[in-house]
Parts: sequence; structure tokens; C-alpha cells
Amino acid sequence: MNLKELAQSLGLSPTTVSRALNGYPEVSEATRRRVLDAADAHNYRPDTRATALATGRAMRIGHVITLSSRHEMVNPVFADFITGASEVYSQNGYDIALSVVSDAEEAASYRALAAKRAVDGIVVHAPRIDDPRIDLLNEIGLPFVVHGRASAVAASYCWVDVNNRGAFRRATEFLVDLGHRRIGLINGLEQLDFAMRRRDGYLAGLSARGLSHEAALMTSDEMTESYGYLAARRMIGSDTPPTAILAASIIVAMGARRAIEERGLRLGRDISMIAHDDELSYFDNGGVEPNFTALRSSVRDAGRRVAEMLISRIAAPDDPPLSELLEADLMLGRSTGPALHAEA
Amino acid sequence: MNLKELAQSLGLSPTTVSRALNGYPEVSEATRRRVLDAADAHNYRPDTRATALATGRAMRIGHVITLSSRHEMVNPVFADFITGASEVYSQNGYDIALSVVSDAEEAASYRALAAKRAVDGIVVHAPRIDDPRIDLLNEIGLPFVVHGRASAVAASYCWVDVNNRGAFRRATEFLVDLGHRRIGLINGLEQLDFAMRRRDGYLAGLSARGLSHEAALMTSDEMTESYGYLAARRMIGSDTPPTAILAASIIVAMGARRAIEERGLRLGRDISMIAHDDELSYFDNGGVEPNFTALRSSVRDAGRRVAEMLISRIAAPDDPPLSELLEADLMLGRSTGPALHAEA
DNA sequence: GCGAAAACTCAAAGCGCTTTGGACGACTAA
DNA sequence: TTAGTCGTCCAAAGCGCTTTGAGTTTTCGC
Repeated sequence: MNLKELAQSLGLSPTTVSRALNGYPEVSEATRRRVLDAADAHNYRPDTRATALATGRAMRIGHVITLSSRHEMVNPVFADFITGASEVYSQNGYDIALSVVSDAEEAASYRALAAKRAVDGIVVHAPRIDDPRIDLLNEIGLPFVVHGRASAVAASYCWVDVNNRGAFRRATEFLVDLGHRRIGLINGLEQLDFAMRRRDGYLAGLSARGLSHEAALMTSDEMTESYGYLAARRMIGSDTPPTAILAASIIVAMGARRAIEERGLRLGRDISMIAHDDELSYFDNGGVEPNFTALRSSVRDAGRRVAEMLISRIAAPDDPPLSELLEADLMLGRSTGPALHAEA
Repeated sequence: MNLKELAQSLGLSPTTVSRALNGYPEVSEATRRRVLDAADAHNYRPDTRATALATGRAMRIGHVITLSSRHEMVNPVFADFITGASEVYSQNGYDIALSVVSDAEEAASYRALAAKRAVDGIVVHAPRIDDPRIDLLNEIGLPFVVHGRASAVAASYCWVDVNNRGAFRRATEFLVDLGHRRIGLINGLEQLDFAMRRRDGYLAGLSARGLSHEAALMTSDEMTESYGYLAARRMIGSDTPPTAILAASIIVAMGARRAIEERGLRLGRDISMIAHDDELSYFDNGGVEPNFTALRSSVRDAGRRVAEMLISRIAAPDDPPLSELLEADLMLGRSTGPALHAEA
């Protein structure tokens, strides 16, 4: 069933039917009802391709997830982010085009997306410190919003980010205030902007409390469970182990906990840990008394914010860029406690 | 730059340019080169909407992920599945339309996808035992492939599934052979077909070895880390605890391990565990000697197979349905060992 | 009861592509 | 030479929608 057939079956012209369907005022309420009912009865929906071609709007948002040729990892955060974003999209009639590309073809794939006119806007995930995608997209002229920031990029652009620096600084100071002097950081890949900011916050927290940092207590890698395990094991197995650890994600923290328990230490007593918690659906970090003391910031909510911003950006591409900084809550859980040997 | 402009700039007709671009034989090699070079130089790509409208093919595959109104969980498996599928899609010129819908609007959303002519085919995720989507899609006439099966559905359809029943039976028998008599099953939601099959396999394994089952040793729920923890804690805290556990996923297994270690038990010595391992990128379960003895089956590979099958299905929608059963390997890791008190 | 405004409806053009059905030379075979 | 065959290319129709510009009918004020 297409528009023409529907119009014929109603004894109306395609024009009128289209107007009735799209809520134009030039059609009487009676006619509109009749059209709407008939459309419903025939399960008629305008062909998206034709609509997009005629209107020039694809009503589609592109999400490109990049696989590093070295790691080939899919960020588990993506699933929750997209769930949040999709809520907003569907309320506004948008849908999602997903592409998975290798880092080598990344730039080309953005160009292609624009040239093919497949999407109205793009969400940039996991920006690196000096991410070339931002200049690229600005040049192409495709509306976009960055989830995160790219500190070394001069251009202005829309972004939604968590206050990673502030959060990690706060967590660090909190641990110091509990008497911890040696605090390990098990960070994500520090090419990524958010990880760099977290380290900055960690360093700022230490120096605000008059402590110096130590290379052996800082690691950076892809945030897998086994990385968390290996990094924690190495730290706590050293001659001068940390009494507290800052973990970049719940997944990393779970690996670290494994190392801690394997060594016979008790989390929250022998050693403390604070994890960043994106509130992934499969890793609910407890309710009232979470397992991990955590910097909590819902990535699903971030998805919603990004989607809202992008939609308004598409509507007004020439307005000055928007940005939004989300704060992470420090949720006290069972994984932190006073340092045992504060004087040691 | 559109086709007409490109043609003009070359002094050719749109027809010839289109043919050159699409590899038709009616155009000389010299002209084709000239066209291809010009297209490259101008970064020209055919408008997808127009192409789709003209050809009738959207070159797009729909993936619908359903959020249960009760749980609102996004399966983390999805990210890896889509990565595998996307490899195949992009080789064949397809891209991905992702929609996230609540279970209430699920049927309507499939109908809409078909009516809007937005996709050429659909992948059905996480089928329930008696999943209505299969009959629905057959009725609509939209090509689809199910990742998994729906045991109670009579209609024939294309599917790719892991031999869950066989795998769990084998794992159960393996544990029995190690001397375990009380084996717990921490299963996924048993409305889902794969979980039901796993329980079947578990029960078949027990009865093949002459053992009976026990309700207290079988649980079913959404596969989160904390579910794994709670279920395991309850089992091992009972008067007659199991000496071995079968966990439905690595994530669940991590929760179970937490409960085990919290109780001061040593995994692989005091209690054994086998987990199903989808090889999620963020939970690499070791290499040569994995942490968990596991039923290993790559969900990314399943994504590839599903994508291949769907593409061939789209090409030949009236062929008899295809199906493929993948086997899971039983990988020996450090989480299993002989039962301590085989006679107890 | 008349003219003008309001309410309703429509024909046709256009979005950017593919594809059908030729057209036009240049080449081969008889 | 003539007919037939390639090899190249093109004009125009059509995919299903939106939207402009206009036509027709109804309503209303005086």
C-alpha cells in the first residue's frame, strides 16, 4: 500500500492524504480522521526512502563505533549509551544507523556517511585527546555531538561529558583523607581524553594533599577484566604496595578485586578501592550499600543528553555550540575504609 | 555533488555515469575509469535514499533490541554480536538500522519497519520459547534470521544457534565424572529459549549419569553479576551446598566467584564452576589456561554467520529455510577439579 | 443576495537515482 | 555494397513521497 493507492481508496488526492497524515492545517478534521483511520486499517506508513528523498531529511542519526586494529574491542558501555539515546530518538522520530569500522577507514567512513546523505547527524564516541574527527566533521558540515571532549582540539563543537577530572580528584582526596598515602590508578587507555582527564584529576588530588605520584602506581590500558586483575596484582605484589586503588570502570574493578582476594586481602579493610561506575545494566553496583565505593554517572543518561543536544543541533546547525558537563556522584560503598597503617 | 552534476562535469549522461559506477558492461573501460576518477575526486557517493527508492532495496538490515518493561536491560552480548555481523554487512554493502523498543511495542515496531520499507531483512535476537515474532515476520514476509531458536514455534524459519543443550549436558557429565553429585545451575531467564535448552541439557546430563535434580539447585534470572552472586551465595550457604556450579555466562560466573571467595572457598578446589563463555571482548577468559573452565562459543562468530545467512536469504527469499548449529568447546580452565568429598 | 475571505482539495513538479528501450556509429561478414 | 552485430551512449519514465501554486466550494458579513 502506498500513498497513491491509499488516496485512491479514499477518493482523495495524494496531496490531501499527505497533508492529513502530516498534520497540516489545510485539511478538515473530518477528512483527517478518515485518512488516519484508513492508514491505520491498511497499516500504511510512508516509505522512509521516499520521504527522506522528498524532504531532504533522513531522520536518522549515525553512530560509528571504531575498532582499533590492535584491540578490536567493543566498548560494553555502548549498549547502555545507545539505549538512553534511543529513547530520545524515537520520541522525535529518528532512528539509528550503526556502523562498525576499523580505525584505518574511520575518516573515510564519516565522509561517506555525509556524501551518501545517509544521516542527519552523528555522535562521536570515545574521543581521543587530539581527535581528528572533530575537525573533519566541522569541515564536512555534518551536525555532530561528541560524547566526551577532545582537550587538544581548538575548534568549538558540541559535547556532553562527565566531569572526570573533578570526580577523580575528589575520589583521590577522599582516599587521602581516609589516611591512604599510596594510591594506585588503574586507568583506561590514556590516548582517550576521558582517561587523560581522570589521571589529571588523580594527580591534582594527590598534589592538593601534598603527595607526590609514582609511575609504578599508574597504569593505562584497555579496560578489560583481566587488565584490572593483572594491574592490581602487580601493584599489590610490589615491595611498596598501594593501600588504595582507583579503578577506571566496574569491569576493571572486578578484575582488581579478583587479584586482591586471590592474595587473601579483604577489600575495604586491607585495601580500599573506588571505581568509576557507568551504571551498566549488567553490573548494578548494589543499591543502598554498593559493593564498590564508586564515582557514579549514568552512561544511559549521557546517551539521552547527547541525543537531545544533537537533535536541537540539527534543527539549528548555526547556533553557537552547546555543551554540558555532568557530575559524577561519589557513592560510599563497602570497598573503602581507613588506611590500616597510616603512618607506615 | 549529485549524479547529474557529475555527469555534466564529465560531458556524459547520467545514465552512462550510473552504469559506469555500478559496473555495467555497456560502458567502455576508458569511460569507466574517467567516471570513477571523477567520482573519487569529488568524493561523490550516490544518495542512499534515492538509490534505495529507485532499486527497491534499502541495503540495510534491521536489528531490534527489546527492553523488557520489567528489566530494561541491554544484553552486553549484543555489542560483540553486532561487531561480527557488521563485518559481513559492510563487505556486502549493507548497513545497520538499530532500534530499541519496549516489549509492548515490539510487534508494532516490526510491522512499521516493514511498512516503512526501511530494511531488507531483520535479525531476531533473544527468542523466547514461543516467540510470536517468528509467525509475525513470516506473515509480513520480511526476510529474517533468528539468533537462537524458538522451540515451541511450529513454523519453519532460518536460524543460527549454539548447541546449548549438548554443551550443558556435556559440562554436567564432565562434572559428574569428576565426582560431583550436587551441581547447581545458575541459569538465564528460562522464558528465553537458549536458557530452557541449557536446563534441558543439564537435566539430561544428570539423568544420563543416574542422578536426580533438585529445585534448590536451579535458578533462573536475568544474567547480571549480582544475580550470579546472590544465587551462588544462597546455594553454597544452604545445608546441602553444591560442590559444583554451572553458570550461564562469564558475568554471572564472576558474581558467583565473588560469593565463593567471600565465603572463603577456593574455586577449582573447594568448589568447581563451569561457565558459558561468549568470548566477550571485555571478558577474555584467559588464553592457554583460562580462569574459568568454560563452554566457549564466540558470539561474534555467531553474528557473522547470522549476517551471511540473512544476506543469502534476502537474495533468495523463497528457498527452503537454512539453519546452522554451532558447537561450543569445553575449555578446561582453573575453576574445576575433582569433588572433595565424592562420597559425602 | 453578493462579493470576499476562508476552507478545502488537487495537479504537477521535483527529490536523485536506476533502468528500459532505443539511437548512432563503427565494425564485421556475406 | 548491404545487412547485421557490437560497442557506446542517451532520453525519459518511474521509484513514493512532499510541496508549491492554484482551483473549487463553502461560509460569512453586510
